[in-house]
Amino acid sequence: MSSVDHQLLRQCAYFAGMPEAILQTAAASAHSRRILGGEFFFQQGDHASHFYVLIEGNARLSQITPEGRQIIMGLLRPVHEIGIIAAIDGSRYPLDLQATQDSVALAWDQAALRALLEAEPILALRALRMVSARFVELQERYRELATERVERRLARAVLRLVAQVGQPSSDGITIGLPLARQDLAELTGTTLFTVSRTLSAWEEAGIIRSARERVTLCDAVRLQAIAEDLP
Amino acid sequence: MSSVDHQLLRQCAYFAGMPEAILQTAAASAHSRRILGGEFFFQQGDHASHFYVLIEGNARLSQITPEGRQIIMGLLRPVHEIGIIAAIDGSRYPLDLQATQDSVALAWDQAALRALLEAEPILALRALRMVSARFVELQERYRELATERVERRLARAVLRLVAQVGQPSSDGITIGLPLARQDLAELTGTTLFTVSRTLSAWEEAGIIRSARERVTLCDAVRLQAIAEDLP
DNA sequence: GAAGATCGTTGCGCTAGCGCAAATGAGGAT
DNA sequence: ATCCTCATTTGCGCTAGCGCAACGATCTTC
Repeated sequence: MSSVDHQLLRQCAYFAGMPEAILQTAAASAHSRRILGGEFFFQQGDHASHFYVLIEGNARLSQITPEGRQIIMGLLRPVHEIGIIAAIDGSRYPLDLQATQDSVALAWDQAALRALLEAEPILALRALRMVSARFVELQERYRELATERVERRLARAVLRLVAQVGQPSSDGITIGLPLARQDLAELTGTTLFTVSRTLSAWEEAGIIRSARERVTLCDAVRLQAIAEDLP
Repeated sequence: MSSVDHQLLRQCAYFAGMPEAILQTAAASAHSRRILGGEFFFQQGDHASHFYVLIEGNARLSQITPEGRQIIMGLLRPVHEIGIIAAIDGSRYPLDLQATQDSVALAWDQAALRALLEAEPILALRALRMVSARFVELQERYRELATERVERRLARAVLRLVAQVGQPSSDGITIGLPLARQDLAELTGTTLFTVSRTLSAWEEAGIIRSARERVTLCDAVRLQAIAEDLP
């Protein structure tokens, strides 16, 4: 149990706006955990032991099918909460959380989490809101996957990433995350080949610029047009 | 506010095993709402007003895309809770709930729900567990949609329906729900043509029998083999 | 029981996207 | 610099599944 800067907690939706006292209590029962790039915070099937808040680095939330095909459920950057669903009832993690760079997270073990939720019922309600919000987002993505073509799904994924982790650069906004074609494929439910072809076409058309593990959005308006139904 | 048989509540996961007193409190603040087949409990975008527990009839939970294509997120039979996600923070319903037969549901308005959750913190925790469980299920379906072929998804959908609402019949287990090809298509993210062809093939092979809006599973083992990766 | 409305089937052509293979390019390490 | 590794690109062939259209079956209504 190291001491933890509880101001950090304010930066995640879960703790944002909570009274100082609660933040201190929460921070006091957390410890921090450092994970090297490539290592796992947890893996699918592990006994759910902790609720995490990622405060440094970044991580990939993914699922792997019995046949070995992987899909990415999310790419996380600080400050982000993760694992509450599994930690809340001590089941097993339904997916992997892998650090894609050296990362640090605050961690609450089950007992600490339970104590926290019981001491501060408002935190349980917040958790419910948070999980609900994610549920609705996932439902959205599900619908997208069921009804939209690859190009549109890809366009949306890029726009989402730009919005989340975009960094202004010379002639556009660059996704501030090493992002291989394979990653985009696993994020949108397609193959790396199709992603490569689509990005090439977009680059040809001047909508993006791309390099190894890097994508820069140049013409947001046109990409938006692809993402929606605009002609 | 009509009086409501609170024993009914025991039959849904959300209230199962709760002390008598809580059930009575809960039932006291509910009223019942009757909806004719084809009508809507609520529609996508409606201001979220109520948390429901379906106690009679059945209903379809669906989403409709801007282009007018529909997808089914779930088929509900009594006793089932629905709408807690939207009702909890008074946003808008993210999907439609349509009665597919004349149906009755208990309903709690937002104030009643909030009062209930505050009076009985355990109910908030339960809600969190319930939403979490649904989240994990949805994640599963998402992965399926992203990685599996139509035939396998369809096999899983049929197996799930048989497990949920199967009724033993002369030579197999019949899905106890009027279920058009179109419904199965919207449930698995494909088209009614592909569903029809696939079911025909299965019928040919003696795995199922099908009729208008009705499917009977005859050979569960073989369908299971299709649903998994067994040769 | 005849007409009309729904729902289901099936043939046919088509295309989006898959998957392989081979070539190219870009970094990193020694 | 040079080698090695790994991401990416692109041509090519292929197929799962889509979507239309025409037809057939079944239920409903008057």
